Amino acid sequence: MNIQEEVSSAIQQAVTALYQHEIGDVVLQPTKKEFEGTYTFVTFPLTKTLRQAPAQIGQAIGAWLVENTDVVRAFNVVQGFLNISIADAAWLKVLTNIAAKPAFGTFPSQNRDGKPKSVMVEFSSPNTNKPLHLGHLRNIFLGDSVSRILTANGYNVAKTCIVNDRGVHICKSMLAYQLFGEGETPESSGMKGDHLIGKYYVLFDKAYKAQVEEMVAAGTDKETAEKTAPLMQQVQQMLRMWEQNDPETLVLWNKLNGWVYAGFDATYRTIGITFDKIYYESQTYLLGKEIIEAGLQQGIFYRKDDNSVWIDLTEEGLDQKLVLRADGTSVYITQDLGTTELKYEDFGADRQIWVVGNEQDYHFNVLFSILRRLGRPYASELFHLSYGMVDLPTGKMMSREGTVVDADDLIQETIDAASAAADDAAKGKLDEFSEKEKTELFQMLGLGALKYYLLKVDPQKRMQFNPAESVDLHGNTGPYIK
RNA sequence: GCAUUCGUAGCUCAAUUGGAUAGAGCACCUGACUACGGAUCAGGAGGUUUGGGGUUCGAAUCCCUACGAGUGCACCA
Repeated sequence: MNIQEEVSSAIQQAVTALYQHEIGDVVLQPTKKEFEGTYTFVTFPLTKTLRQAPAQIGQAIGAWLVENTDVVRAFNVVQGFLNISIADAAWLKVLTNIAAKPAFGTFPSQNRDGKPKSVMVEFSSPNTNKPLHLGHLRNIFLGDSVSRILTANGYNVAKTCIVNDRGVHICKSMLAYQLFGEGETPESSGMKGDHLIGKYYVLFDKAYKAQVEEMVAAGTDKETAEKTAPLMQQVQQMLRMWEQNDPETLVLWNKLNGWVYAGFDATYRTIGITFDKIYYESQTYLLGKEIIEAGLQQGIFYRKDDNSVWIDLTEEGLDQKLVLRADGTSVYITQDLGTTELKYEDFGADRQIWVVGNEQDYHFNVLFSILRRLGRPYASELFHLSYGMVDLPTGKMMSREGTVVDADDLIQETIDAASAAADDAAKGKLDEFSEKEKTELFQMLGLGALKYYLLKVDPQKRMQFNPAESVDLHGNTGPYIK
């Protein structure tokens, strides 16, 4: 029993002894620093049942505690707050206990059948058509942090990442590379693979917009122009080829994605992030259909006349939701149902956490509701760690307007700023360090600053990113606190 | 329109989840140091917690309402 529990039960005994009254659980809170004491017991709630003024109750209980226990040394009462000071002997006991436990601060693996509880945390989840940006960094640091916290709390944590490596957006980069690439490679261009592909994604968008504008100028209305522009048709064609496993398309797809992965890996390495398992959507996007079939049999889903399959979630305050198209193909939610099941099977994960932006709040509500309806054993242990977008002082980040803050650039800038500031502050004291040691030091300082800056705001809220402040070494920043 | 998240000092954020006098940093003001309109140190000012109602011993926190901002409401992912 720890001190807090001892005091709590002592208070219960005190109330019984003094007032012949049984009270429920006693909640203690740490005493505010401007008052004497360690723990505080609030007596206001007792005034009704005990029919006495709050301060009086405090006095009575406090006196009883000093008299009858050896944990409590002294007390004082301010209105309805009973501040309790703990005896030195009791602290001594706590300290010796801590000293005897080498793993103090971490909790032992806990669980029902002796095995540690396992939890899966999914984060980062990038697309393979452009490099990581500031938003990803908030996501990644959040995911990494909860993983560490859970590990310290005795969970067996599996960090996963699901890569969105297929679809129209990927085909856009692929097509642009095919048309304008002229065999350029990361080596020949000296660019990181993910940045190189990002360049072609932007190039596609430019060429496509120009084409649409041209058509509009020639008299086509905007909507049809967007749909029928030759470049868009070529992209659709490429997607069909990919789905039919066309060898040539797959070779290109593999080559470009490979460059992007190499780029991502470099970034992850710099910031010290690793994953236990990476899922690829190209391998999971067909999952989930069996679950729908099974659910149909149980009457959880229903089929409309046009053969599409739906679920009615109006009881949960949500809408009717399509889970299978009329042609039998799956949608986003179908795929997520399948992937969740797959992750459960792969890791036996009792719990799953998704670190995903708050624009997907509704999607996860629906996903969890469906899994509950299906009676999946893990359905009550799913959590969407939702976080707000990151704004710049100039406004929102927009990839179209080119106002995104690139992750690699940002990391480099932060490290540079750290090195400049550290050099300045140390005034030559760093000379005794080797170049390698210095680089490591600056990297540590810079990344620490960046992490702290992105994590100090409540995840739920939108936050504003101020480049100058993020690399500042004073004030409420990582380096200063260190 | 419906759903959902949010609104705290001039700015960016806290507040141990319903507790005591709502706290930090930046910016600002005063003083010290001084070859500086810089750096550092000491101090100060700054608030009807968006407005209004309610719940209770007690509300920034819970409920209702108005206003303001973000996001979502695809047979895209």
